[in-house]
Amino acid sequence: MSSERRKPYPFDQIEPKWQRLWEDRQSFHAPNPGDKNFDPAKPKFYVLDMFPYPSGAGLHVGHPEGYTATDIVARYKRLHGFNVLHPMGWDAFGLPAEQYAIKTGQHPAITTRDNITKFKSQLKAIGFSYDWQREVNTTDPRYFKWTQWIFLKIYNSWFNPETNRAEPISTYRGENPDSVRLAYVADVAVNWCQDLGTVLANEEVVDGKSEVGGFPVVRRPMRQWMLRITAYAERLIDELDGLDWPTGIKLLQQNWIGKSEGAEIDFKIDQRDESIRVFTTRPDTLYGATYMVLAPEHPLIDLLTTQDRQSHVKKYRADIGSKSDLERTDLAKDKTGVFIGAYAINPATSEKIPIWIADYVLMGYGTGAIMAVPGHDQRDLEFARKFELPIVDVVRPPGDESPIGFVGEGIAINSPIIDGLTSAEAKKKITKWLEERGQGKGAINYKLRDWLFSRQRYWGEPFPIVWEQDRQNRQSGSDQDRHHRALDESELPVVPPPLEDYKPTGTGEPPLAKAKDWVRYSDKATRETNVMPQWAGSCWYYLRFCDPTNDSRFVGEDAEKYWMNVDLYVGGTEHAVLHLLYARFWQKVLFDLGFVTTSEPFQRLVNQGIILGEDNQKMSKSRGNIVNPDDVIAQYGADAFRLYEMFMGPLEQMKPWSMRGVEGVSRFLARVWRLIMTDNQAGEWELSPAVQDVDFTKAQQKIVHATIKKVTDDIETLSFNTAISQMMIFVNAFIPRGETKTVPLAAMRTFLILLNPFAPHLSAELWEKLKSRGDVTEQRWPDHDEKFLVEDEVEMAVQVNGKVRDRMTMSILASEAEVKAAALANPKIKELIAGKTIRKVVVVPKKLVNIVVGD
RNA sequence: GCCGAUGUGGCGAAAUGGCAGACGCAACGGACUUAAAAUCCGUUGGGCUUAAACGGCCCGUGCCGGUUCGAGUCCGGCCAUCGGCACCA
Repeated sequence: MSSERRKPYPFDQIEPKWQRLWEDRQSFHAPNPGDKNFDPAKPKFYVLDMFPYPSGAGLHVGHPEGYTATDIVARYKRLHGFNVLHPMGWDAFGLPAEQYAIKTGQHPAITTRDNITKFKSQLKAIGFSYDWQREVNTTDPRYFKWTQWIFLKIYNSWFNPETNRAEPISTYRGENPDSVRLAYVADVAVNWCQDLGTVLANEEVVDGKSEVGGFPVVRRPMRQWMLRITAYAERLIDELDGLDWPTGIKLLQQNWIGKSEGAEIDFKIDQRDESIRVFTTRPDTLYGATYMVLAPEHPLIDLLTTQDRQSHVKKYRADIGSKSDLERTDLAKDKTGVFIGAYAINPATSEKIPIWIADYVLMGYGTGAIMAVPGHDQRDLEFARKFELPIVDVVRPPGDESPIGFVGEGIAINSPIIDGLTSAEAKKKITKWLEERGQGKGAINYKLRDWLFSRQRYWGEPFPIVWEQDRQNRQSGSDQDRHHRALDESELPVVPPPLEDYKPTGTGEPPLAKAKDWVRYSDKATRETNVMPQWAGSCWYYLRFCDPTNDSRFVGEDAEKYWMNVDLYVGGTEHAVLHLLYARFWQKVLFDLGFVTTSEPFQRLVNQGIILGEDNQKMSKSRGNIVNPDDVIAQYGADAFRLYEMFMGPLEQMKPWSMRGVEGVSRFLARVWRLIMTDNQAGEWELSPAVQDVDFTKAQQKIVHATIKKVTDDIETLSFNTAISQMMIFVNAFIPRGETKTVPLAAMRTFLILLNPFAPHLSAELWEKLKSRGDVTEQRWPDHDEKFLVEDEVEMAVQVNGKVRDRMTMSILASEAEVKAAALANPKIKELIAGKTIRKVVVVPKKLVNIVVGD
């Protein structure tokens, strides 16, 4: 017995053949406006995948799930006469290549190049119809030149609150432009990860550990580049409205941005001139504010703490400071804090209330201080009970719940100015009252923080920034005496210097600082040595795809105008907040500055579900349940692989892999092959004599049109699994059996066009074997004709009290009365309803009759 | 704790409020074959009735209730699993 079993159909010959032909003919190249083959009469469709990080491990079966879905849509839209932009590229800056460099000394560019080669050959082996002329690579200087260019635009602009948009910094009339730039430098408490040797964005820290590697992260003040994404908080929420995104993802973004409406209220300090400003969403509970809490980092603490409390306060702050974020969240259950000795005056009650510090109040949100209302806030209540602070109820719940601890909205009580008002009314009235007295105002707060944009790494985009010594302080050389200056566009790209040692310095100084010659920009200026985070390149790659080789602009104006925005964007939920929020932010800045024509980049977004292992667990090396696409393709072919990925279940759902399932779709494809081909005595495949240019039977006609309709509708809604089911039904119906000895040629041709987006190689080969004109990829998608779907007769169910008791065949022309009469005349039904009163007869045309009877 | 998604045969799943389980997998039976593989045909939600077949009856979409002639689908309340956020004032 030969170890190599005969393939059910020769996919191992067909697939490479067509992949080569597509490559030679550049079948999927999309011309741009102005190019010689560009047809302006065609509508455009931009269908995009989230481009991968080319890791050394190669493709896993999760990648091609989304890629197959978009490829089906791309091929379908081309057959529908669209000019389709379907590109692929590499998000190639990142840690693995750098860590490999640290270990081996091999330059990350080499590792990256090798990995890309592997990924690309894997993608080609699946037969994706990408326009490879548009391939981009974020680590290519010709690409990141423009990433740096966009950074300069961000750096050189500010957000004008009057116009609610970004404008060139030259329109800013204030004293200090550096205080309003969208890219700025700040000494901030950052997430420092010692093991990675870098700082991380809030978004990259999970449970006090780094998202990559799971290393501990601590708070540490450092000088960093920030992007003022908070300026766009409002628009990032509002402009979600017009997008065709899953509501879950919209909610995730909204929650991340975290808009809260409320008021800022000033509390005067007793016996002093200072006051403390707090933010609250419940100004209506002001009468219940019985104490105040400041965050341990609050700047007024030193000033306000009384002599006798100094040591307690100092000790508490030291304790908090030594804890990592992880420890702090771990200890979150039990409230801690100390009294600082000072008192504030509640503006509503005029009573003295004590001021405490506690780490349950965060410096980073609101004003870093709160008015504590233990009666109606869970956290304040816990704290008040622990430290025996007074608790007052000022809201009456709608039911007969106890007011203390009630955190919902109700009716204001014990609050003279607003007694009897609903919480909503009370908020308005008390805010107005505070405004009149100059003690507060309505305010909106966001959870979103500015984006920490620098990393102490090697393998990233250098900043196009130099630091110059201030004239008056030439000698000192410390950061404080230097100022940043943008390089000129003509100096781009700024390419990272060659290094022998890629290791982080461990001190927080970036590795680029080791390249002394590179760092020295001129006698009086040195280069910025931080690099941009990995997200930078992916913030605008979808724009570059429109015009990837443009040397004079990040994207040509005509190309951008024609292709944008992305009609369909498919990728995993892991990018629901980070990438999608950052990219939307950059797009808005570029839009405001007039460089692009749309303010949102991705019109329709779809998340594919995770593919689990055969054991229903997440795929992982340790579980040993990883499925390698290469193996599947070698055994069953790319078309079967694609088809199975889509047949598993709904695209957006999490679902387990099954090799048996692959075998099932592989059998289906083999049946398609044998419907048209047959093997002769020499064991060679040849056109089956059953395929003949004959008329369809009525039943065949119907199934052809039902299949056109179903497949078309299902591709539009991305319900690929049911489209495939319908094609299986089609094939089962056309296999010659019994009376039928022929396979109608025209039906096969139509079917191959429908199958083409799913199984492009097989359909192309069979199309050719049928000696059809041109390539299957050059055909027009068929239209279905409703008239072939209607039947003369239809089987209707007859129900008695909702239970099916019999069926009958009726002409579709039968009137309701005729149907009703036929049902009542049915002998079985007659028997069942004998002696009972007919209360009602419901007729659903072409479906069923329901006879409702009683005693 | 808050927000969101999901819950249907042995398994992946289908079903504009109208005959639950299409299509596929697995299993079982059969044809072809010396045999196996491949292929083809058939059966397959559970239970009761029947010597058996046909037929007939009952139950069935996580649980409890509601709306409706009719509910997997709509409404209310619960339970479970998964995902996200989490001292955000």
